[in-house]
Amino acid sequence: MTVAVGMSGGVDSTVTAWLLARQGHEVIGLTMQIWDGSVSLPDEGRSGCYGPGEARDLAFARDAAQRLGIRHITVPLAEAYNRCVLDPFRAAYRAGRTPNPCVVCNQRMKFGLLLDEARRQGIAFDRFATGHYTRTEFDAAHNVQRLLRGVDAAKDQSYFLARLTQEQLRQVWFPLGGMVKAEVVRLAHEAGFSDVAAREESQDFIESESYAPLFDASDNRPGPIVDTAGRALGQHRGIVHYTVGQRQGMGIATGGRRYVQALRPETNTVVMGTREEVFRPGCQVEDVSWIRGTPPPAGTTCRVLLRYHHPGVQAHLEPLTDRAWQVDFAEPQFAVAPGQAAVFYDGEEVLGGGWILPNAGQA
RNA sequence: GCGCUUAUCGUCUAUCGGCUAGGACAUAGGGUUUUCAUCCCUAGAAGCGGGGUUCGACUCCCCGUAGGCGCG
Repeated sequence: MTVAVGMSGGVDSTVTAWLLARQGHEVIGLTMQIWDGSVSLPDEGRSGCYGPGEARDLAFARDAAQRLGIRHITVPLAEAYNRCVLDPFRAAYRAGRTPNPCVVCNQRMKFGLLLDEARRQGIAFDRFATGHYTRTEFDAAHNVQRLLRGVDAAKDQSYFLARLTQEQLRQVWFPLGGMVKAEVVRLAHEAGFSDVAAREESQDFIESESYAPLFDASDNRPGPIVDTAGRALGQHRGIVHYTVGQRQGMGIATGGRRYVQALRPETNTVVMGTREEVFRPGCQVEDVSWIRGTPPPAGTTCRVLLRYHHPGVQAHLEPLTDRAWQVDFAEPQFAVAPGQAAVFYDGEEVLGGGWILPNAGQA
C-alpha cells in the first residue's frame, strides 16, 4: 500500500515513517509549508509550527526522508493556513474567546488541505499516517471508524483530533497510538535516528513566547479590569492578551490569587474573580462534530475535557439545536474558557467535540 | 484649627526590644505542555525623615511629614 506520512522532522513522525516503510509500504513524506513571513517573528531558534524556523524543520524532514529512502514532498499551504487558522484565531480573541488553533489545524489543514493539495499535485496514496498518539478502530457492526485515546496517557493527543470526520478517519493510520513515548524513542535509536531523538522537540503553535506578534497595534486597546462586583482593579493591555482562568501577567495585587473570570469584548472589559468565582456548573457548546457521524442520544452521560490535559469531568448532554448542546458537569469546573474545544469521551473512545460558548447567563 | 489614629518589600500585611524583618499577592527565572490557561519550584524586593531612651530599636518616647477618623 502507498502511505503518505505527515512529517514534521521530529522523532514521532520520523519513527512513524520508518515503521511503515519497514512494514513494506511505499511511504511518501508530506510536510506542510505554512510560513510566509507575513508576521514579524524573529528567528530565535525556538521551534514551533508557525515561524521562520520552518525552513529548519523542513530540512530535518527532508533529511529524514532521504535517510529512510522515501520520497518527500513539501506542500505549500501558507495562504490556506492564514485563511483557515490564523484569521479565525485572531477573530476569536477579538471576540473575547480563546481559540485552539491546533484542533482547527488538524481538522482543516493536516487532515484536510494537505491531502487535497498533495493529491492535486498528482501524488497518489491510499492512506495517510501521522505520529499522533491516538488510535483508530473499525467498528464493523456499525461500519464506522472509532477514535480512541493513545495508550500513552501522558502523550494522548486524541483531544486535538476530536473534530475529524469519518471520511478523514477512514484513510488515516496512527502507528504510534499503541506505544508509549519511551518506546518511540527506543525505536528511533534502533532506526539510526538517535540525532533526531536527541533533538529538542517542540510543537508549539508559533515560534514566540506570546501571541502578541499575531495581532495589530489596534488590538492593544487598554480597558478596565474590574472585579465581579464591578469595582475597578486596574487596566488591561487589550482583551486579546487574556483568557478565562488566567492569573499571571495581570498585574493585579490583592490579598489572594485572582483569575480572569470573563472577557467582555462589548465593553472592552476584563473581569477578575477569586478561584471560586471562576467555577462553572456547565456550558454550552456549538458546532459539535461527532466522530461516528451521528449524535449520541439526548441525556447521554460521558466524560468531557474542557482543554488539553484537563483531567475531564462526567457530564450530561442535552441537545439544544442540531449542532449545539447543553453540557452539565457532575461537578463545577474551573476556567471554562469560551472558544476552547470541549471533547467528549466514552471511556477510551472519542465521541466528538465542539466549541465552548460564552455563558449567556453569567454575563 | 483641636483631638484620636496609622506609617514595614511594587501591593496588602505579620511579629518581636536581639532581625539573617515572615507571609500572601504582584514581578522575574525555571519545570510541566503540540492551543490558551492552570499548577509546581526558585529568586529579587521593605522598616517615611530627624532626634532621644537602651548593651541593643523596626519594635519605646519626642518632633516633623503624610494618610485616615472624629470635632470645627
